[in-house]
Amino acid sequence: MTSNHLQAVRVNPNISTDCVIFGFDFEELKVLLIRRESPHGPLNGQDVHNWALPGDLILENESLDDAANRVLQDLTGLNNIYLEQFRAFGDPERVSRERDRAWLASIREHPEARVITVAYYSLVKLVDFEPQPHGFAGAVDWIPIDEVPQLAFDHNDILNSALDALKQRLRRRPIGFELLPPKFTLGQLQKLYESILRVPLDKRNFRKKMLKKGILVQLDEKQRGVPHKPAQYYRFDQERYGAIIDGDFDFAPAV
Amino acid sequence: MTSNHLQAVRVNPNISTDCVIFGFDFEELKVLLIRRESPHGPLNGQDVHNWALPGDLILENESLDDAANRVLQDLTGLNNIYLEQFRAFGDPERVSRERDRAWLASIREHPEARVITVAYYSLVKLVDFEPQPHGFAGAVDWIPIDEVPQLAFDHNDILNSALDALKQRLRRRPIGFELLPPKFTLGQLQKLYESILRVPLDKRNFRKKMLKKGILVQLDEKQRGVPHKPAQYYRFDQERYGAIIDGDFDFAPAV
DNA sequence: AAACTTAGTGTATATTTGACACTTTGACAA
DNA sequence: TTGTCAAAGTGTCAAATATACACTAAGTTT
Repeated sequence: MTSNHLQAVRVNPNISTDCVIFGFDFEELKVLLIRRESPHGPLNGQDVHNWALPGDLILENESLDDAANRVLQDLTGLNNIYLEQFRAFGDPERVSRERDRAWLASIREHPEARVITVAYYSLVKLVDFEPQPHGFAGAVDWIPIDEVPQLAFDHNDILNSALDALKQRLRRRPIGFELLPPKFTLGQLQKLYESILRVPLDKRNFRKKMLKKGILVQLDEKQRGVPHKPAQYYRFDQERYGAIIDGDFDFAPAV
Repeated sequence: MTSNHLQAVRVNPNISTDCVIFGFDFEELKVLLIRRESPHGPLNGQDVHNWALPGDLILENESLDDAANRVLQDLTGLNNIYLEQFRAFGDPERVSRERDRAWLASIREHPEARVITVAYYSLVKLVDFEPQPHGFAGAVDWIPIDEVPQLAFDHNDILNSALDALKQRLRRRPIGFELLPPKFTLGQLQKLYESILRVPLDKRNFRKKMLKKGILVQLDEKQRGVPHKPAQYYRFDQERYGAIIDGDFDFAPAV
């Protein structure tokens, strides 16, 4: 009871959250990484091993969802992002590799503790967010998916797993309007799908299908200043989208 | 280091696993529940509140997957079941409801500790398993999905979430042969799908689709002794099934 | 022998998918 | 001003898939 109060702002040494934040700039898919730094400055040694997903221990009195949001904000400054939990990772050895030890020793009260992590992902319009390093993040950067180096702990596994989850979600339901700028072109939307699914899609078929869903509204505005035929802008129809999501939208035929 | 060894068989007071085991007896979908019991005998008071999913704290040195399997075996005797992790539950208050306290106090070293749980589900052919109560499980029973009472902690939420996960999996890929008896009829298979998806399916269409997948092999055997036309038995074609699973079987068309 | 119960079967229609190539529009350079 | 470049935008046809739908067959029980 009393100890409960004392624990109110204490971390739980055994549980962390990690965030896989995908960003899309209409060119390629990127992921938000931080460079670890001890309180005494940059870690010496191979910089190449010091990239990680933003993540940290949870507090004793916060939910997993809250922890993920807090950690993300604490390390990168990003907030108000919808984070979706997709999996817990709990290999007993996941935080005990030699290359990760020095760092843990420099920031954790119990660096030897076993830690399981609950992983979240999100997809954001990259342009909205200028992440700023905070806390033990010496740097924060959007790294193209194809150029992700070896990461701390089991973070490469977590990233791959997040990519799978994102793909599956994209196939189940249209990416929500919350993930795209207020206006966008069908070409941009298609690129988004292609970047995530990693397959080329047929332009005509893609448009047909997308438009038929009835969740896109054509705006009275076109692209300007592009060195080619300017594209029509669209926006998501939030209401219709909600109706679809609530209903059994993606009743993929059984079997 | 040294303390690591001492911790080898110690539980982690903050992390548990819970198992949602679905069973199907060709009649209806059931779930495996245990009735909680303290070391000093049955809990007094309302029995109705003492049903729970099988679950317990993990050990310091075991993976989440291992923990789930061990816990399930320890409480019910079931083993060698493929368990699929689907979500972590981490509300800070999830184990602190009044009605759960007495029980925790009777079995836990740190009954006040905050606990997050990593939840798994599985689907088994009910007939194979005669669960036997062990440990703090005073009873173990298959309970029809529609008759599940109020459960301990947030276990009703976990169960509902597991049902969703199971539905989604069923829509993505055929239920593996590992989940059905060596031989079964198409009618039984259809009932399985209907129980899980909770929709009636058209017999002819269901058969057409299932057979076209090419993972069913017709056996030389029919039902015997049933008071109606006996049905043909089938079995899964394991090889073909593997090939399908490995490939991009369920490439649900994008969007 | 009749009644009962589930197994088993085919067709026609609508919908969805996927392949495929040319014209349009604006910016910019020559 | 004219030409070139780059992406936008557009329609058709064939194949596969989904869906709706009703009767006969084969055993068991009465």
